[in-house]
Amino acid sequence: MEEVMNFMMHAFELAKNLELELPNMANNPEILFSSIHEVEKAYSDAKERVRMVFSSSSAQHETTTTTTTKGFGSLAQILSHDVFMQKNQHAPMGGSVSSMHAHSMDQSLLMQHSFDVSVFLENKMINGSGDAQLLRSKGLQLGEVQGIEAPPSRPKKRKNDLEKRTEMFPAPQIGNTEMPPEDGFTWRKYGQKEILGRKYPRSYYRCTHQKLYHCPAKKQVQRLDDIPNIVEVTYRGEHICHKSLTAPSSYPPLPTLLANISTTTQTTDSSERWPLAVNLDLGGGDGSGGGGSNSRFGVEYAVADMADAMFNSGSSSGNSMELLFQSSEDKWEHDEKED
DNA sequence: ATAATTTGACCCGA
DNA sequence: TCGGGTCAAATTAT
Repeated sequence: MEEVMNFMMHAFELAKNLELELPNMANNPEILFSSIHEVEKAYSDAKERVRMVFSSSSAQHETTTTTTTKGFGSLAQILSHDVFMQKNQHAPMGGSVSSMHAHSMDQSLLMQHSFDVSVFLENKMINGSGDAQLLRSKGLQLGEVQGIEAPPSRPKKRKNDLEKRTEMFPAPQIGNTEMPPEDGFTWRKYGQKEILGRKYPRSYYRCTHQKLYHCPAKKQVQRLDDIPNIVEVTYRGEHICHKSLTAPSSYPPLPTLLANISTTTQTTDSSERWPLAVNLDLGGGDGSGGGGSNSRFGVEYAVADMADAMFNSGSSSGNSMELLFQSSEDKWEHDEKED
């Protein structure tokens, strides 16, 4: 339970930071978005932790997640609302975001809208009675969402018995390929398909560690027809593996990021570091240029990592998450060798 | 050599 | 039967 608290503290910190830095980032929707996303993920992680604790202590009904998520959802809603209200009060985003020039207004509106929508994690709404309808409209059945159980007869192939939620992300434009937005996990593409009535193909990803840890997490990435700069990411299943065994952690907390962005401090020790680079050229150029393919919102992950490290080290919470993760990571690495 | 991606085929639910 | 989701062999990248 202690680690849950750490996760919660982290989330609170992020939310607090976001609030504090709101005026500074009001004219930078991308970083703003990133920051909100960070908060969102922090709460999501905390939720996941709670669930793990809960499920390990007693195999009871999973409806607890509903409560947790509702709290998270409303917070995110509030955040997104406030944040975008704030944004609208300020001058529209700087002119450096060339990829958004034509639709800048539409997009920001859409981002606002989508973010609000995204907090309605579909699977969390099955509590009420009217939710079945919603689920059905989403192509899910109640039974499917309740839990993940092995199909009695056919162990093979799909069966969307996984939770499903959709989020919108600004799509980094690398040529005309869609770069799935980074979310701190590593994904492996296993399919792509043309979808009827959709202009762009849908890509299917699953957790890289699916095989090793039987991580059920999957996601679909679908570029929107009318606004290709936005991708709709549908997540299914929750990660049971540790975040980023090989990938960078989630977005840097913005204040930390801003604080560090000017200082090219080298990161502390780590077995895995990304090239230290800061790229503040937000979508500048015509996209396809030679950009860091992994950069998002104009900030390379090195910064994310750096910020992460700073955050952890600076955090007042006694045993940092690094400690928490250390052991499990080692364990996993160990397992990996055994496999 | 190993890992990731691509892509046509296959499976399953509606 | 059709469309979406997944598999898996071939291909490409690291």
